Amino acid sequence: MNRVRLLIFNAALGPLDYRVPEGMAVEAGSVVVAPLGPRQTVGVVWEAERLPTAPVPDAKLRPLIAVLPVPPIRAELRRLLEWTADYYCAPLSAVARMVLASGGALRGPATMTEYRLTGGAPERLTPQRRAAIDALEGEQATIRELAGIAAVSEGVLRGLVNQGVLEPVLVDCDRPYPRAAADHGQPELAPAQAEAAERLVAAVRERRFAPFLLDGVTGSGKTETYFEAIAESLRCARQTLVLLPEIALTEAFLRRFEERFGAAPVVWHSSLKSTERRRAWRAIAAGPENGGAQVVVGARSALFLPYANLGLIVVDEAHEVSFKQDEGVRYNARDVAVMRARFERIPAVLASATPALESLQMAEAGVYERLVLPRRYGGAQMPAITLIDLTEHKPERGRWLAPPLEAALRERLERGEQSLLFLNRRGYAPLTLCRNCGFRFKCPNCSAWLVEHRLSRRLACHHCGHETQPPATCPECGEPDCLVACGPGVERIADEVAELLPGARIAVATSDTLNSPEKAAAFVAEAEARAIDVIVGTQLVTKGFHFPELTLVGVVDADLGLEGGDLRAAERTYQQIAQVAGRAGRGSKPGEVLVQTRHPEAAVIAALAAGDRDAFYAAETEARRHAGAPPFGRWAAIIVSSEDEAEAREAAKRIGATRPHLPDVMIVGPAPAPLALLRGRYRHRLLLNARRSAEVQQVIRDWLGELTFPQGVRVSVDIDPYSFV
DNA sequence: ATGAAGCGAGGT
DNA sequence: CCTCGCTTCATC
Repeated sequence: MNRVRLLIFNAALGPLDYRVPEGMAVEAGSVVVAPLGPRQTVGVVWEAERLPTAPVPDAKLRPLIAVLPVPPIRAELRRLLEWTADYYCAPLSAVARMVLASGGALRGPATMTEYRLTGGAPERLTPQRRAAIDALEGEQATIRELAGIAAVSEGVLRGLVNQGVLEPVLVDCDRPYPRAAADHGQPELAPAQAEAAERLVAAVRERRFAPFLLDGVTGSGKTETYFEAIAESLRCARQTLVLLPEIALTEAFLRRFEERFGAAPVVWHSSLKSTERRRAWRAIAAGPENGGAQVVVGARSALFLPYANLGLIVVDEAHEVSFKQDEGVRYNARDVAVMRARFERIPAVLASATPALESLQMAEAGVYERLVLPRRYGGAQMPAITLIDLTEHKPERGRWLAPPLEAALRERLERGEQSLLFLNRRGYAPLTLCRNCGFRFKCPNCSAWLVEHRLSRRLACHHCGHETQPPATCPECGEPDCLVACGPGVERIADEVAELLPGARIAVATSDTLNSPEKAAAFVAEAEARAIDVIVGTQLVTKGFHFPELTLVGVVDADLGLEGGDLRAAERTYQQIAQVAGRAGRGSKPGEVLVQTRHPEAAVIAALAAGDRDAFYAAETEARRHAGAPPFGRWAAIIVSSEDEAEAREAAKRIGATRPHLPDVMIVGPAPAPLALLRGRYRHRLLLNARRSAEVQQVIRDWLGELTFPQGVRVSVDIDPYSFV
């Protein structure tokens, strides 16, 4: 009897055995359809000895229905999935689901029907039709996706199809991508770049596991350096994966890529339309030949795609916290990237100007090879950083820019140079309260204030997406004209600049204003054409952008990130400010950075001002060693949540009551999580701090494996947590 | 997860 | 005696 074990894409279900019918060819990794009770399910054939389960007699086995027409998941990827599930205490099925993230790619026709506007008008123009036609200008997608974009029902769009306002377009999902050429553009590399590139190229050519830390100051040309490794991977007819932290960044990156290689790479991120997703998935699985994917540029989820022949992984801005996924499978793409490289036996390049302490430590231990680019490209100088002590230079009441920063902005405007103000707070004001009764606007689903967004006239929760219109009167006491905005957001800073510098052209750059690739590209084009004088932005503008005319960077509040007691607060503050400072003076003119702070004596701030990276890392290393924090010890969090407050508290208490008592693991809690209510779920948390010798994952599995919880309770484990929220 | 089966409460 | 809503159970 031909029996196989399947991994089913359902966390609640263990592995199940099936019979392979006569004449069906399956192997480990095959993606198959199997009967499951009265339904059907997709599963992956797995090595039975690697997925233990209670034995089931032959007589109970049902036959597989079909093998799907996609290449089998390769053993290297299967091992990575197992490692990820193990390390992050996540169900293997949940990890494996990320591989098949494009359901449509698995079967069905190779063509799909999309729709676009014809330019015609409907017979009757209802408000919803009007809204749809306005929203869908230039869009082409399936009816379902268009309905999402236009925020109307699919029925409205079907009506427009019947009226000939929308026309069907048949799209071939498997049409080939344009070819990238290794030697399309000739790079000019500085000696340090050439030297580093040579090391990378050799590792690609030899096809061996080799983790690199490409450590270069901002503007030193890290991208051009690893482009040489990509060129070598192309020459070897292998695929390359480049992980980027933000979609907003890709636009600038894609342009540089195209200049160097003559064709755009395949992009992968969560907001791809289903046809694009399907096309990319199939091209990645098909391999680099015959119009398949050669280079994939993607967000962290691109890490688990079924590359046919991967030859190189690059993680750009590798220190970025957004590589840490904080929902579902809580993995760190930077670390999993290195593991994938290990299983595939290929090089991995972590590129950063401000590496994570963990990465530096790995380099010091000799595990990663460190390649240093100490100087800016083309002779540009690193900007000078000056602190503005806000206790000494007080801004006026209701203002946030101190006189020295104001003077510097004015000076740049007069000289026709650009300035950038950095404040990591979206919207106009983080808190709105009633002057009369003290009422504060709170999110109904989260323990968080509602943030006023004046540009879009709404109060919004940044955690769950809840939005309301700001009312004219206080909802508590009914008093009119009594609502006051407290504290600054980027929109408010932009208003302040507009008042200080009438006539200055100001752009607000946040995920609200640059929420599509088109808008991001338009912003970059405007900034480069010097049509903007002052950019006010959140962390979105701290990285990747290269504006030669930008000579002043102002950090509005350097202390903001240090509040909240997060374990990585100091490191993140250092990285953010060093990165945003790196936007200044990248062209021929020198840059200046002014940092507003109330704590000029704090170690992070002092190290920034002195431009002394080593001093910061040395101090941070000591602090981490003292606290038993990574990389010297390990942290893990257990988060218990439920829509019912008492249920969540009870479950957390029960976990706490059954805690193991081990010499090398300290367990604190349970306690309400910092965001005790998030998206309508009450959350309690336990924290584990372990010595490096401890088998944290095994401890947690043994501990939680014994317990069962009511229906509505979710228990999730976060290994190496970043967000302590 | 998710459909099927089992079961008590309430209606006809 | 039937239907509705809810819990429990099994899925190879």
